[in-house]
Amino acid sequence: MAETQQDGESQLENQQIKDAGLKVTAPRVKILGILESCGKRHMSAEDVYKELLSQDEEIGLATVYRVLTQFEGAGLVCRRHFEGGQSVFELNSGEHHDHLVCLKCGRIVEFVDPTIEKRQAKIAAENHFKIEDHSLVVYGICSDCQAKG
Amino acid sequence: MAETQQDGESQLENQQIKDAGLKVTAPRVKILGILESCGKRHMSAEDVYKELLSQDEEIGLATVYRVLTQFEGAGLVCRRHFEGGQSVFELNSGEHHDHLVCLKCGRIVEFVDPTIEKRQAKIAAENHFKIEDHSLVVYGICSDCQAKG
DNA sequence: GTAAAACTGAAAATCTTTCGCATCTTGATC
DNA sequence: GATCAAGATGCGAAAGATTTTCAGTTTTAC
Repeated sequence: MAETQQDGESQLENQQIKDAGLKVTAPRVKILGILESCGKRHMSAEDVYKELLSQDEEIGLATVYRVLTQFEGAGLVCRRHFEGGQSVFELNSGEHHDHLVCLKCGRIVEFVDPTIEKRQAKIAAENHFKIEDHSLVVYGICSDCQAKG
Repeated sequence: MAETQQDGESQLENQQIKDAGLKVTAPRVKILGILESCGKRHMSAEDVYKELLSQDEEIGLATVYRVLTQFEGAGLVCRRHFEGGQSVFELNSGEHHDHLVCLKCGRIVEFVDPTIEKRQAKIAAENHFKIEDHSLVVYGICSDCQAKG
């Protein structure tokens, strides 16, 4: 029973979850839906959990972590460890990108820079490393926060 | 009493600690000594604590964290958050550098790349961010681990 | 429909790091 | 040297983030 509302959007999510090799369950559909429609591109597990609560969903925080971790393993989302305790998750847009993070307001700007990518590849090669991944985060103060003093 | 052995090296450490504006205490001298002579450039608080234990020093883990945090504040060491739970600390060599980390054996190679630094500055400027700091970590498999399969 | 495999919620457990507090040291001063 | 206030330390407890355990539930393939 409890047939989760099967509107158009959910259908898409269902497919993404299936393609990831996971069973289609209410928590997964709901969490993926939140990541896709919530506006914030970077959410902590706690953020997702709170959003679920505000939608009166009875999904535990442990499940949120489990689902996000599975999504990560399936390549649906990326986990980032910025400064400050918790990790944040973002939908995997397919192409890798780096981040500019405001230390005051937490604002996050994404960017891609081919020159940097190339240099990284070069450096890895020089050291005989096979690159698997990389993380570049530039911390600073955004214009708004600079203005506010 | 308990005059900590005042050999040549300790004298240097004492001065560094004094210069940092901290009182010269046994735990601080000992911890700084370990960081300087331990061979590993990147140590977690736990690593330092274990090394202390193996030297029969009665220094608590809380103190290790406190001292490392103070050293960080004083600019003597840098704290890094790589993948995997704990932070690692390294002596501040003065010039900023980035890291290449082997996902299998944990080996760490440091590097500096002016081109990347410049691009970062440019990107920050384009987005009207005032850079405070940055963290670039390239994860991969080192040659040894590639060889081992 | 049925059953096996996978999933879930809630609580408990882990892990890393910090805090509270009573006690002890350091460093400046007599 | 002896004295003393400020600052440190050790220990256990606490905190915060994330994971595991476990018993009950749901999904999916047949």
